[in-house]
This record gives sequence, C-alpha cells and structure tokens, in this order.
Amino acid sequence: MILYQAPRGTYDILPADQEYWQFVKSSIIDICRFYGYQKIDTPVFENAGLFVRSIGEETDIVEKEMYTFEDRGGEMMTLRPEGTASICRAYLEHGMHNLTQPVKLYYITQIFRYERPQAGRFRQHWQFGFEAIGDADPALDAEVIDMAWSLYSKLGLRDLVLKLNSIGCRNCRPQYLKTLREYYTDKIDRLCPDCKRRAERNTLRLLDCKNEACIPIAEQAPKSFDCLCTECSDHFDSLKKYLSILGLNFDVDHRLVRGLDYYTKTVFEIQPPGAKGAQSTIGGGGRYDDLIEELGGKAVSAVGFATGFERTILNLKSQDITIPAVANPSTFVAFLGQRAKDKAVEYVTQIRREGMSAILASGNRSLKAQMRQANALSANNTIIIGEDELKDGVVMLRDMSGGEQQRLAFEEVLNRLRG
RNA sequence: GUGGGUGUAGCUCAGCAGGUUAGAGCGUCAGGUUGUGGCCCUGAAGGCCGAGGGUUCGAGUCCCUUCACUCACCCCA
Repeated sequence: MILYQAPRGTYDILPADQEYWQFVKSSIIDICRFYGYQKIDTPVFENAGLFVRSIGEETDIVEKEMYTFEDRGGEMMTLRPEGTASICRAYLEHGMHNLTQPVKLYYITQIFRYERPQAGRFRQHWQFGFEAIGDADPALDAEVIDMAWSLYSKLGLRDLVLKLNSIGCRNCRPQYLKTLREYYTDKIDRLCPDCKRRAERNTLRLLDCKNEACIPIAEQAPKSFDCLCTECSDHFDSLKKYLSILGLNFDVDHRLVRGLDYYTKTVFEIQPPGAKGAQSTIGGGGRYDDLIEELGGKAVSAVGFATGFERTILNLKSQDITIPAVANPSTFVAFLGQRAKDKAVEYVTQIRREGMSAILASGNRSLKAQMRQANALSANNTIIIGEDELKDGVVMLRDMSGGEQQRLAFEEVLNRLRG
C-alpha cells in the first residue's frame, strides 16, 4: 500500500518525458536571446495583495483559485497564480525605470491555481512568459505577438490561430461598458446564471461566455473596438498594420476579453486547431498600461505574453511533432572477474577524464547481462575486459551498432573514441 | 464548486450470469555457450483486485459508503 501520491493537480515529469521539456525550454531560450529578452526569476510566493490588486478582485483567479496562506509572521502570502504581477513588482523594486526602456524580461516558472484538474490544466503548472515594459508603441505589441508566433513555429506547431481584440483604456472603456450594459438591460433574463452575476460585477466577461444561450446575445453585442477613444483606435489600427507587415494573419474577435483585469488596449490569444474547452488557448497576452502605476509606480506602459508548457507539449504530441534527438554517445565498460573489474574502474575514469561519457557495468553479473545493460543504455561502444585481455594487456572494443569487435591496446581505444 | 467515466501486476488491459491456487501482452530479472546485446525460445519475480462495511456457504464479480484518478462545465496556460 503506497502511502503518498502526488497531490491533486500535480504530477512528476518523468525522464521519458523530459526531452519534450528540454526541447521547449531550449527553444524559448533561443527565441528570447534572439529578441533581446533577459531572464528574471521571482519568488514562488508574494504578498497576497500584489495579486489581488493586479489581477482584480472580481476575477475567478482571485475569488477562488489562489493558494493563499498566513505565514508565521501573520502576513498573507500567495503562491503566484500568474507571472506578470511579480515582474512588475520587481521592475519597481529595482528601479528598472532608470534603465533604457523598454525593459525586456522573460521567465520560466511554476504557476499555482487551485482548480479541478483536467487535460491540460493543473494546480501546479509551468508557464513561459515575457514582458516588454516601458513603451506604448503598438510596434512593440506586434513584436510580442510575432515573438510568441515564432516560438510556436520553431517548435513546429501548425495551423494555429491568432485572435485579436482591443478592449480600450480607462478613458474609453467606461463609456463602452455603459453601452454594453444598456444593450444587456432587456436581455438579462435570457442569460445563464453566471452571466446574470457578470452583468453586475464584471460586464466585459459577458462577452466570452460559452453558454449556448448567451453566445448569440454576445455576438450581437456592441463591439469594444467600435467604442475606442482616438488614442486606442489609432493604436489598434497601427497594430493591425504592423501585423500585416509581419505577414501574421489574425482574426479580430470582439468577444475576446481575457480573464485578468489589468489588460488595456491590445488583448490576444493563440489557439491550436480544433480548439475547445480547457485547451482552447495555448497562450495569450496583451497590453497593461496601468498596472505599474496601480502598483505604486509612475505610469509605465507595458505588453506581455504567456504560454503554458503542458498545453504546448500536449499539442506537440497531438500534432506528432518529433523532438530533435539528443546525441548521447557513450561507452559501456563490461568486465569478468575482480581483477578485470579493477581495470574497468580505472578505464572508465580515464575515458571520463578525456571528456567523454562512459558507464561502468553494475554489479558482478554475467557478461550476457552486462551486454543487455549496454544495449538498454544505447551505448555506442562496449569495452570488454576479461582474463584473456588482462593477460595480453589489451581490451575488447565492440561496436554496438554492427557488432564488430577487436582486441586493442587501451590507448588505441581512447584514440578511436576521440575520433 | 457541479456533472459523467474509471479504479485488477511497473505499464496497457482480460476476468463471461458470484464458485477451488487471479490471467495475458509489454517491461524487469534469469537461463538457452566456457566470455558477448538487439530477434527468438524457456522460466522467475511481481497483485490483501483503491479503501471500509454489507448480502451470501462463498465476492475481483452484487449493494452501500468513502477515497483516488480521469473527462467535461466555469475560467484560464
């Protein structure tokens, strides 16, 4: 009877799966270096207030998904439920506004949300995200989207869809929300229970309801991009122009609003083909021009993106994308008898000192068993040392792909391994 | 939080309407050469049949409870 298992919504990334993670990570690092983004790591937990303030009181994340606890000093702490807030906090704390703007940062980290797990959704999951802070230029929005798109392309994902929208700023959004509420006024009784609540507390979210009764109503609703102020409207037009210049196709979707309150102007999501339910979004982001100020800084514009590792890998698998094989040349050293073992230990070490990988047979098993182990480890070569070899001062070198083998002086073996 | 599905060996699953020592394939280990892997053959190890209770002469199989996993809704990554 096993006493413990991984907590609900968590899981182990086993060696067999690591190649996917390695592939995604190294691709991310390449892309970020290429676009001039620098890595930042922030604490796993922060003051709860940071997230409540940035994500928004009325959001699902804050209302029911945060891992919040009181520490021994009586402070309320929260395991980070997303990445942006911590980055902004760090930006302020370290006076990064004094650096050349925009400051471009990326992170690869675990995210915690208390939810019922399902395919592609976990309580602890990994996100990669990047943020460009300190610039309001729509060309930067385009660059962020392009960068996200490049990552997926580099990974080999096909047939993705880019959804785009603009939800305005604090100047024009209140007017839009008013228009939206007016539109919904005589339709409330036709909405689902969730939407009835949203109508009061989080009007924007009425638009992305998945309920069949609500969709047609949302479809006909006034569109945010028709109600933008001049500044937001120009920004949106410029962004669309830049995306066209970049050759990126996009669907403007007036029902795309995102679930975090800090977004302004641009919001976007990237969806895999046949997107539905939990995996409908593989990554997303947007602009958040008021967040830094909200956290106590001066008004600083910013835009960012985040994507989930699990969903990315899920899609790599569903699209049958092969991961580049990692070359693992290695030499296995087998032996027969204690005297040969002494020699084997010596030779294994020598090979390693030469900067090459080598594995010593384990235990004192039959040669057959040792060869099986060599095969299981996909060793390229096996060195066999027995009484005969000891007597003649040589070792047997076996090529594991073909099976040819010959007796050679160990120095000669080293030469061949080097070549 | 709300629904549906599933819990039998490390993995994927059989186990028919309740009946003696619970099975297969894969994997692991060992043997088939005195010192040689992959293919093949043989064998072994490995299960209180998720847990607790009940019905029964008898429960992996039926009933109840519970836990876990899983898919979906909400929302997100």
